[in-house]
Amino acid sequence: MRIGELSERTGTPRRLLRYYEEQGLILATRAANGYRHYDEPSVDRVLQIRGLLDAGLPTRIIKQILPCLDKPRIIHFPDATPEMIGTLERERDRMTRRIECLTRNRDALSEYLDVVCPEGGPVGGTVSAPVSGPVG
Amino acid sequence: MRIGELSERTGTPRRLLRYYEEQGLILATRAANGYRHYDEPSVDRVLQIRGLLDAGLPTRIIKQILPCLDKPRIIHFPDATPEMIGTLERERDRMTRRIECLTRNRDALSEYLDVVCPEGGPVGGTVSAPVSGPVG
DNA sequence: CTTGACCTTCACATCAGTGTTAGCGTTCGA
DNA sequence: TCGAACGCTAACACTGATGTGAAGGTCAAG
Repeated sequence: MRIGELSERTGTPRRLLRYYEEQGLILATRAANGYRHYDEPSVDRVLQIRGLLDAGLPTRIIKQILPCLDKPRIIHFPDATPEMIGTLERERDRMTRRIECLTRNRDALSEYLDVVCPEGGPVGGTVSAPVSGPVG
Repeated sequence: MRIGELSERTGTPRRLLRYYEEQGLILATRAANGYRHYDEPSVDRVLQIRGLLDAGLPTRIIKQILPCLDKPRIIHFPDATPEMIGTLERERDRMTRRIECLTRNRDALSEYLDVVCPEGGPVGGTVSAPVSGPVG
């Protein structure tokens, strides 16, 4: 597919897709006319990149770990230097810490919401006055 | 404690602690001479902030959710407007998505590392040559 | 008085992302 | 065939956010 379709299917501005390519996050083959062509997995790949960026990973790291994440376990280790492995392990551990931190705080937030707004958010409904006084 | 001690105990540059205060993430009482004074929980609070920032949450959101995360379930809902609740719910869901994304990719990365480097990372040890040829 | 910790403020670095401009080629439908 | 929509490159600038550096001054203790 061309850039326009990828843009629509991923909800990502064309501009940004070119930017990701510039950053080495995605690849595109080129047609004779110079147009970028993307294969089907590119859709997931872009979404994956967006997710990781949103989770705080810098492009530099994403670029490094992306090749290790392909579904078919294609052998990537020929070019895996010890330093590279070390980097990946550190990033894996950092991701784990992130997950723990997020989970902890998400659960706390969730618990809070359960208290202030038990079951089925009435938020967005017709609320004329804040429940600030003594209720009931 | 003063800023220097908090800095040491959290591994956070003084400059950054002042920045967090400027952004409304932490509070400090002031001594007569203008020095900032922090209480004991500030240590955890700073670490929590660092963790959330690292996980991709912007300061603006952290500032909003932090008060809901205090261990003693102090009643915060007097000032909880419906919009605020909505924001918190959206952020909770976003955190969940982040967790899922991170977990998925962390597991894939982990699996990859298990393949290229099964059990007990020898990385960092004395590795004279990369294991690029057929092993065993 | 010197040293070190603290204060404020301005400026800067980095990074992701965006808008815009200018110039040009391609695709596709009316 | 014409024009709109789409694509390309390259560049420039700029936002918004996190994070730093350094200047210049204050405070407290040896």
